[in-house]
Amino acid sequence: MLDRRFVVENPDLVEQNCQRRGARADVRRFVQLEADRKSKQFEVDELNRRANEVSKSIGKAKDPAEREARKNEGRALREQTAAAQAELDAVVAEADAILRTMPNLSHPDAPVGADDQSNLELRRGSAEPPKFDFKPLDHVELAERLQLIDFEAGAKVTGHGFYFLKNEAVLLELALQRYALDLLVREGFTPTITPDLARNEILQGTGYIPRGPETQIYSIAETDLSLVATAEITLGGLYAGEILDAAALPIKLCGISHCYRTEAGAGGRASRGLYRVHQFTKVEMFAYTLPEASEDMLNYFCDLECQLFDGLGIAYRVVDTATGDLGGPAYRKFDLEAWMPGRGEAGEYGEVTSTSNCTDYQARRLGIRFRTGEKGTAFVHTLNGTAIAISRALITLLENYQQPDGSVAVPEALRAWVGKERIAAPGQ
RNA sequence: GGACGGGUGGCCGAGUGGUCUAAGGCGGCGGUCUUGAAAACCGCUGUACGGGAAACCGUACCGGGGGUUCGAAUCCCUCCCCGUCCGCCA
Repeated sequence: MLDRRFVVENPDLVEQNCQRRGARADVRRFVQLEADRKSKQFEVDELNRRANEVSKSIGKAKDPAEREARKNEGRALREQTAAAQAELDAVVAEADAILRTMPNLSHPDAPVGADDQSNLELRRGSAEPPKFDFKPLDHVELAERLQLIDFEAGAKVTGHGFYFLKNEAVLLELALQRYALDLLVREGFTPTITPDLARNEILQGTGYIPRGPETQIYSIAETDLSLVATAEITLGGLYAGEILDAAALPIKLCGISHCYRTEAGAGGRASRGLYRVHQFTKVEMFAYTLPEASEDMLNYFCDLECQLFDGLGIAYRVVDTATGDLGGPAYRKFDLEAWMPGRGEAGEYGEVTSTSNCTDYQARRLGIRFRTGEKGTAFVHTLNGTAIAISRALITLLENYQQPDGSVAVPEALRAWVGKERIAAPGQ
């Protein structure tokens, strides 16, 4: 969330930012509520002070009648205090509710626009989209012919949007994990496998909304737990409430988790096959940095994502995400869109990774700070980035590496882990 | 899952209803002494919000939430976490 004082001091700027990002937040109301909060807090403090004085005088009083009189006085004061406190709580609750709807500020260079139509292409990868002298199949068809993914079984056992990976698809999943991890460990990331569930307060701290009609999150009945949508949630929660040693920053972590998404409201649009599923595995990068270091870290994350897809020989483009498409916590976001020959009429780019600089937006909510000199603390910056989202990476591999005979070549970079050069249909 | 014991400042740890404005120690900062350092000694040393030019003052915070009371770190309820033992289990 934003710094409440910053909002009060810069209402016009915040309002403009909300508008650019398509967020409806009543900034004026918030400013008014903050003023109310201040005066109400003063009132509560004053009542508490008087009540405390009375309580102390009772401890010293000897005369029983005097004590009784003072007790009554104290009781009356405490009742007034409770009433004022209730009013204060109501003001705070309303102000907080508005504050939570305010997205992070936006990087001045982020393209302004309502949706992904305004995304700005920054660069392309080293590989070219493949040229086929046959009609390429999409990954659903390929996976069926090669017996790699069983969507029908997933639907029967669990529901639409679930699937069984089988045979070489399993080897590809594990190979992709190892491939990503190899690079990240070389780059000094601490590898982790995180819980797949997290407390709702951690979800909220990272900017996810655990319950409600529009939630993308599966929650566990009769608990305060939810299935995570990404290891960003668990890695962000890792240091919640802690004060980090500035000398230890940046902290670079990568986490493997399963990711669960309800995809509420996504029905019908481009939801064929693996592109939009309710469960997938992801290797996620995460960093805690000093404020002045987060911009470089974002570029670094983006470079690593490019390295991974260049290494796989997949064509992609990098886009600077438009303000209206940023999501709440991101200050700036770069997406990698990889070439998917089976998507659309004659192939399309589809999002495969995403990296965001969330500045102090998550850290403020999660209470993650570092020491600044002798006294004082400041909030760290947090960043996240996809190393490999397995399901979408599988789409790109199957569709880009398909051969005229219906088999799929295994990219050089993965062969050691897959253990073969080519995935062929059974009996072929 | 059950029983018992715990959760207190950056860290360790005392504290069973009012002088807690949280003892004591460690660490940190400043000073005295010293050629310098160490040791010793003296002083300072939590966070947030509000008031004030400042010194300083007020309020809240002892795992989270709720309750009892004029008054709660302390008593009660509840949840979370840690430890020990038991049960179950890949």
